[in-house]
Amino acid sequence: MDNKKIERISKALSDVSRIAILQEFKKKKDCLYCAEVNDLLDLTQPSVSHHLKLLVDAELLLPEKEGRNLKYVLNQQVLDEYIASLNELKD
Amino acid sequence: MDNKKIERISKALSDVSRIAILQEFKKKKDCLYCAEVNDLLDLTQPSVSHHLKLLVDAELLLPEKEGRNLKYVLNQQVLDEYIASLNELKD
DNA sequence: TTTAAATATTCAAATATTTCAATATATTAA
DNA sequence: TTAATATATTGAAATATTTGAATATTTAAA
Repeated sequence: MDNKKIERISKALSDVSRIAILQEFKKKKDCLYCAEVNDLLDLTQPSVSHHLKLLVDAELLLPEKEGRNLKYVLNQQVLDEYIASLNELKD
Repeated sequence: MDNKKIERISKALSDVSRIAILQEFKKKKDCLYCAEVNDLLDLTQPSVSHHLKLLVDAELLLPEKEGRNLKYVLNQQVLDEYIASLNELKD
């Protein structure tokens, strides 16, 4: 993973709202709906949409359209690659 | 590790200059001098000082005064704790 | 086809980050 | 003690991020 990608993922992870979104996947198993994220955070819908966009742009979340709803799944592969890059920092 | 700490470390990691600093530890073994970081980056000394401060504030780097020089070591424990927090995101 | 619901976009304001010039501080050398 | 070296701080400009109000788009329901 190149440094620009590490930077982008780190930026995606550097906000407590976005961290909370990612943590919600542990509770909700496999997938999370956009509407659930709106309920989870104490922010307006456009703000939540913005945060989700950053997570999708970083490829930490994979969006799946389901009618007029939007479902997200955690991209474990990208998360693993990011973690592997961090592990490489340790001699 | 609480979410504010995860946020702080993520922020510290979300800049290519700071990522480059951390990666330099692999080459330079165990420690890195402040002056070496100034040479490494194409930035002025105050900018480098600022980046190093963010890494120290996030506790990713531990500073050690050596006369009028400053030596940094990588805090592997904090890095491990951060990685462990990220691993927890995966179900 | 009109209406309602879910999500995205645009714009602007508030705040944060990055960078550098200038300067300050701390420590060693002369 | 004075001068030089290493690092930190301050202040300001440029840029980026966060947030919400207003509005647009997309899709399903009536």
